[in-house]
Amino acid sequence: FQQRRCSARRAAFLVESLQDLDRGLRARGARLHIASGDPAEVLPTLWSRLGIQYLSFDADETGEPYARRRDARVLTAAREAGVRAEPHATETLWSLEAYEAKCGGMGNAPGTMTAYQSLLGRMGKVLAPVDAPVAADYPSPGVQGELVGAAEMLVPSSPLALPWPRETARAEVESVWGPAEVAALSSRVVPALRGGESAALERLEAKIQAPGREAWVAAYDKPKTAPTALTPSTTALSPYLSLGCVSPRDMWHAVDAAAAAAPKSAARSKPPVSLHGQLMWRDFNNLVARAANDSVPGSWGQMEGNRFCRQVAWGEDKAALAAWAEGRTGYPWIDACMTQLRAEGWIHHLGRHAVACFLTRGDLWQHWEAGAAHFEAQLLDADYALNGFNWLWLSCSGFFYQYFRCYSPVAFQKKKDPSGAYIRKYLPQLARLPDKYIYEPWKAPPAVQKAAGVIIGQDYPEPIVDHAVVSKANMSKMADAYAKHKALNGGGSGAPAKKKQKR
DNA sequence: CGCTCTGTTGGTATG
DNA sequence: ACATACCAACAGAGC
Repeated sequence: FQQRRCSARRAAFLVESLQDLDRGLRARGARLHIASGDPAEVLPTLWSRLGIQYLSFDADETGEPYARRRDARVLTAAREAGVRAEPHATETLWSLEAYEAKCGGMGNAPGTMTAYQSLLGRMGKVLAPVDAPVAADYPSPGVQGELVGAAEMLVPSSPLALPWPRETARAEVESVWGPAEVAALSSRVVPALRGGESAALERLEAKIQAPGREAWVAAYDKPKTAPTALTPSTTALSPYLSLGCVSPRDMWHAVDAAAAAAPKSAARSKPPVSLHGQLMWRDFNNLVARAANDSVPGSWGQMEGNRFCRQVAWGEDKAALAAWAEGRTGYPWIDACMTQLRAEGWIHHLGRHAVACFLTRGDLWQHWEAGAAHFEAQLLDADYALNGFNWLWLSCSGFFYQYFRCYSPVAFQKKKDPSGAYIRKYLPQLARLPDKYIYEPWKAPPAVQKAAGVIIGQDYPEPIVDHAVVSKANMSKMADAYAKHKALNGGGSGAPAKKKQKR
């Protein structure tokens, strides 16, 4: 969690999660203490001060560069201090190490979802999570007693109270989270998602476990869920999974139980579109992130050196990138999605597809890394492995290659939500336009614009590009990039592959 | 090597 | 509302 790459909204979700964790610990006679600073310096100080001999920590198995370096330094310090240190894998259904052992090294790791599914099939039954600790599991008072009252170790009350990295200048911090951005947290559009385990378990109950949900769970078909719904049409459990507020194993077994209890007549979906499938995507994505970093350290999340990523000569247009990020493209569906992202930190999966395609191969031809950085900062469910994977997919840089299948910034959602209720909610300046023009306001005659109180080019932008024109042009750029890739990688012995000439 | 099949989620025109 | 053909034609797995 690095503040310079994290919106105030997302940080607020973290703070809520920490506060809830503290409440949960207090209910068991313990409490949460937060130490700030460089872990490799702060932890040894605490170990010697408090006589600590055991360190248990959450394993980062993807090889994300910051986490890898941090863990290596902390483990060295622990060895030197005689502290027994134990990492525990908790983010995935199975530890990535266990997958690696099963497939005989990361070189054999699955590169497709189908191959991953067969690997999972060989892993056995997904384990249940261990029980939550009870009061008796915590040391009493001793260690805790000495820390209680240390003001600098209290749980922060707001994003601005989070401890900053020491080298970060105050001016830099404020440019990311000025008082305005923090104040905006209580703005008109409020996310439905509150941080913390309590909220996670309530949501798990409401979406999966509650009586009456069985048939919905059994029939869940991700691509058919509505991207234009005014409240999430999916479970929206991803922010909780990404922060560890709920275990994927918990969700797995909740889905199992609900589907088993569904009536015989209920429709049954299967992976990868089912709810189990959604959890499987997470593990698959984590596995390929580890595989990329195993080949070239630090290559996941970027184009260079990434063995899963096509090299594409993306453009660099700061103005186009800013228009996209700030919801000023002139395409209401895109701008509404980007507005929801900034306001709530969440958008539907298919909305993410639409805006990611628009930024990269579809329309603006901007680098997917720039889009990924914006998503990482804004999304409550931002996740290193999943974010990287999905940007590769949507930009046709990896895992998905049918670049001639391009999302229209108008058509699909118009079919789903012909009156544009979703757009009217997030772009109130367009709210009085007739249905006919809500997805394409530039087509509205001047009199209609005037009557609706919105002049295109003045109150709302003209389209930043002509989708019909640029999407065609971009497809041929993708064809070029693919041809280059083939020439570089096609020959088994390093020789360029013969190009197939048609016509 | 060549072939077929599959791949979570396209758009447009036509019936 | 739904089904189908067509667009121009991807990669990866498996035989």
